[in-house]
Amino acid sequence: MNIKEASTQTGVSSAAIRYYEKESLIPPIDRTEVGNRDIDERILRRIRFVTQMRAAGMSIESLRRYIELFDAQEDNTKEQKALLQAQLAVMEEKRDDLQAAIDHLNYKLNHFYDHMVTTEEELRALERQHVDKME
Amino acid sequence: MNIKEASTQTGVSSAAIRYYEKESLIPPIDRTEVGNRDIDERILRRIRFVTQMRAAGMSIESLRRYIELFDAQEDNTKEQKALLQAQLAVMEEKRDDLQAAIDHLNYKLNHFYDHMVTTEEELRALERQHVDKME
DNA sequence: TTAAACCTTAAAGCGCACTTCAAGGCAAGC
DNA sequence: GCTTGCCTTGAAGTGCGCTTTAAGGTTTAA
Repeated sequence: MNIKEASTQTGVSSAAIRYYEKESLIPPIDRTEVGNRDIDERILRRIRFVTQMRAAGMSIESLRRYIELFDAQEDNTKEQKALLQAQLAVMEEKRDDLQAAIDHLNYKLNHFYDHMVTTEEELRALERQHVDKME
Repeated sequence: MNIKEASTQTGVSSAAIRYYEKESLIPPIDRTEVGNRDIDERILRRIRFVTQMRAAGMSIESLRRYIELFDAQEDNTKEQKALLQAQLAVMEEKRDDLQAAIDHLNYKLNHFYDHMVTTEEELRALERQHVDKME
């Protein structure tokens, strides 16, 4: 499979695939006789893994170190587990921050519906809410 | 409160606070007689709101448009609700992507413990797993 | 044989979100 | 009066993660 096809299959641009290879986020890719990249399923899966971790907010540098450790021949099980757990902790915190922001926006959205209620108390609460609408 | 104190309280650098004001992510800040910023609780809350949304992955530009709409005098309730819902959808998708990546890493972490099991079948499964350790 | 459509590399360019710098002002303490 | 420590502004610089460009090679099809 050429790089164009791999790009289509993964949604990652050809240039980005080359960039990932250069940065060692994916293993060295086999070449055809004339020097063109010949991408197989294994590489595709790696590209998708990189995409997923990038989308999860992992930097190129972290990802490179992470992959380096996992690709190493030596048995780094302990370090690998520690790294996995550290990365998990980072991502879980990120997820929780995101959830907090979602809750915040949901709270604001729910308070829009107050415009439909009419008791005195609710109108006063609404007024207070309106002033601080952004917070 | 001067900008240094506001920076300490929010964990946002003085330069970033100035930048946020320039980009209209926070309202124009009152000045003392000599022209120094005098930051109050309302501004602090805004800075924290901006920080939270930034951490949730919202761009400066999106945030600026969002805040512009919410600060407007006219009653943009419909547009505001639509914007809130759109932003919520983006963030929920982001959260789900993050969760998928977390699940992926957890799966890998759990498979490390297979190194302690010993039945033939499990060893064969482990072998297959080992080859694709990165995926 | 020439154009189209793919590929290669190295290097330069770009947008974002700040950070840092330069040049200067004000207020307090020695 | 001078140093310290805060502040101001505008402009330039920075790091990341690609994208684009330039210059060229190969293959296919008309």
